[in-house]
Amino acid sequence: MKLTSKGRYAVMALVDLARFDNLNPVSLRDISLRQGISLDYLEQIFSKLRKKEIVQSIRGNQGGYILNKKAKEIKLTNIFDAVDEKVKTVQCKKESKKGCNGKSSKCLTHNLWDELENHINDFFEKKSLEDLIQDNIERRV
Amino acid sequence: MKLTSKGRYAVMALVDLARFDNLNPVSLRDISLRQGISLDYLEQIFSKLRKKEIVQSIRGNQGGYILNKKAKEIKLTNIFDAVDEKVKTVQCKKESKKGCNGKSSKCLTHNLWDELENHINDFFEKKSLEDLIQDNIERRV
DNA sequence: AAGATACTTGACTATTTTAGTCAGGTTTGT
DNA sequence: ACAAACCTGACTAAAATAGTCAAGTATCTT
Repeated sequence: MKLTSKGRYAVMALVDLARFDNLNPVSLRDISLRQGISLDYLEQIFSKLRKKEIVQSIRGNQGGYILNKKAKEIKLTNIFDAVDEKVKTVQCKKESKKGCNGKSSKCLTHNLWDELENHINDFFEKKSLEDLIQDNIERRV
Repeated sequence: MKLTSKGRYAVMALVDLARFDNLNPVSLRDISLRQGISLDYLEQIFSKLRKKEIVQSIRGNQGGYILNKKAKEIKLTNIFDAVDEKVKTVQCKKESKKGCNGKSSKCLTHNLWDELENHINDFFEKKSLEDLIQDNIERRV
């Protein structure tokens, strides 16, 4: 059970972005250099973030990205959702193999995975981008 | 972020085993049939469970496996640990790339992943095999 | 003692996912 | 015009996953 780097990078990049997002847009190139993430990969990630309206792009020279919402309103859930980083514990929906169809008959541990999913999603739903920035500032002092 | 089927199968098989583990050992063949898991794969999994002393094997005709501890004492943590299903959120230990060495300088989101790991592990540590069996009995009624 | 059942081990492999790269754009400020 | 920076889609190497396969060994039952 592991987090993919796409999800991690998305969060890292957004924290970086949020910290420098005062007035001017932040270029992916800067984020790439500061965070050590491939520029091409960042572009893929930001394309998705833009489609979900988490960031806004500003094209042209001196362009870049800015947050589209307040840091407080951007939850980890939103970020992960945007980059398709989903919490999947089990998929017994399609094939009702061995009787698990999610309704009448469930596999022995169906409830467990549901619980786990909720447990993790709770965590993501509570954490906002602002929390993360705050955490960084505090540690820096 | 997803759970691998090895971890899922291990838990499913153990719940199945525990339910039938009255006096006689349970054969992998039976578990395979009931849970729809490949026998060969189960063997791989149980080999690991045995090494970690979660189950005990009884060879020969009418042989099989029995729990090596009380269901109450077997936590999900133990099971996942046995089959190498680890919760990995980030690995910035080896390469101190971009200054994250886990000590003096951490990447922007290092603490977040640590928190997440703890959050998930807490869940696994609290759930015992007995809890799962109990849950199944209750739903069955 | 024979045979069947069932555990044991290790090597092998197809498929899928991940983590990018690469190439070629388009937009817009100066 | 030109350069910075966004934008898009196709491609791919490497790793992980989810098994399969083959060849055992141990022990119970008869």
